[in-house]
Amino acid sequence: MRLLESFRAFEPDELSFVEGFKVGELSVQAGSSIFLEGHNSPHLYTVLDGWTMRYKTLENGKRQVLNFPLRGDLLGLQNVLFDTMLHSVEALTEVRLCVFQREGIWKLFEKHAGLAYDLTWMAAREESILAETLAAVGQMPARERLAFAIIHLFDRARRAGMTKGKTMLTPLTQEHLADAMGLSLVHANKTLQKLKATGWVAWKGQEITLLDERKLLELSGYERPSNNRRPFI
Amino acid sequence: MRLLESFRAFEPDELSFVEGFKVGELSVQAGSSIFLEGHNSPHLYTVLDGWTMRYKTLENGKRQVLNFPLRGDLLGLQNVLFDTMLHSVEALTEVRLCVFQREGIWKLFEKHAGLAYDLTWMAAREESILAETLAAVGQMPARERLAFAIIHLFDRARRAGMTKGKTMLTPLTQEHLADAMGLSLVHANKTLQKLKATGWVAWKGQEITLLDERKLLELSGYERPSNNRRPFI
DNA sequence: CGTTACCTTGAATCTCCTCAATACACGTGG
DNA sequence: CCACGTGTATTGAGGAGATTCAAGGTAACG
Repeated sequence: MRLLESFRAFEPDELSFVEGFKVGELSVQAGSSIFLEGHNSPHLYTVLDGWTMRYKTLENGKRQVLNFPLRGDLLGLQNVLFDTMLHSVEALTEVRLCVFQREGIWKLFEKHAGLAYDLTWMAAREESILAETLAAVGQMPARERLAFAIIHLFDRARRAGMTKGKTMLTPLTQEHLADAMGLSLVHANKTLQKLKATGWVAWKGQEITLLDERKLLELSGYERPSNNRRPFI
Repeated sequence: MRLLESFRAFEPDELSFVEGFKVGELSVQAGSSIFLEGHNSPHLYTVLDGWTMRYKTLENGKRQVLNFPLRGDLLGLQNVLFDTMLHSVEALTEVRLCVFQREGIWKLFEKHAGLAYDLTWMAAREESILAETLAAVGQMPARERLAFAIIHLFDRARRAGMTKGKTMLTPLTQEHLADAMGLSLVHANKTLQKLKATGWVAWKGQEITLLDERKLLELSGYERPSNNRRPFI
């Protein structure tokens, strides 16, 4: 229930600080916005539960999905650092958020180096994930891209404890996937069908099943990152 | 000559810390590697002078250029935070680097909240730049993508004081641009010619000139970010 | 039942890619 | 000084991959 809790145990003083930093909890309906590109908000959130989507809207009307933050992920750091969100965030399911006051960030840096380090670590991790996605979108054909997206998604969901064996439940539509991987909806659909035909992955309704994870990994060129937090000191 | 100097004036104690943190300077030849994907190094750098390129190599042999760090940019943060570089960095010209000891980062977080904040800010900025690039690569056609790349490049060079009026010198080849924007070399070439034919931009040899920056901006959908650092209270 | 959201399909088209060759500039060694 | 190699830019041709348009189909929901 606490900032970054998923990465390491807190020191007692950190724990009490985080509890003070925390303003409360917020429940957001599926489909509503959490942040809007170009705007700002007095808050910083972490996801406690549910599916969210970070995306940018372009002038030509298209949409690029950046990723799908899950439990433990930070939302709105740009808010704090830049005073403006450079992308939007939307709830894809009902989402529970842990709310922090953005002003608290100063004290966090001044008094809790360990937490500040965690924050930097998370920002850098986001960057590296985007880099990987960019490489996939820029350099891989549709089949590989979609395999990458599915594997990546599943991996993150697994870390968040949202999978059961080889299957997971998601609110994602093919359009979400297409917008995330820079494909048109139609082409994503046709390519997904071919992927399903290999028997390596099944996607029916809300349920995605990895029938042959190894093959998918191979296809996607995805190397599972060791996302375990490196302890401070 | 100092970490982040381009963003704000240092406090006296910060200045002395940074000078202690600094190990020395390093000159790297054009064409040589500064970091190699999958490896690590005891150092963290900032670019003092010259052109560099961050890139990932894929299994299919293709290369995705992430960006072209210039003076003031940080290299190797992943080194410190993840113990491994997830991308490579190469010198495109002779490059002068300011070298820091990665262990010093702990003390930085513990003793110099302002500098820690700067570090986080830089990591978050990298993330937002990648997000913008991803949106361009994922959702824009070739002409717009290249316009975006050129404008973006010019803008960063200008901030680094590497432009003269409407022109800049770069060591970049069309292949670099192509790999950065997810295009084949041939297609990038043909599209660049069309761009040049508009008269909005000229690129001859090492020299890029923005003849009509406004038109290019329009075409690329690029909004010049206010990259001025927000002071740490 | 009708509406809505999502998935699926087919057809026509175009963007973009690969292959393959050529051109050009530059530096090097003979 | 010239031949040659190397790296970069340019061209043309042909084809694969992706897009758009336009319809249906299906399941869920009120």
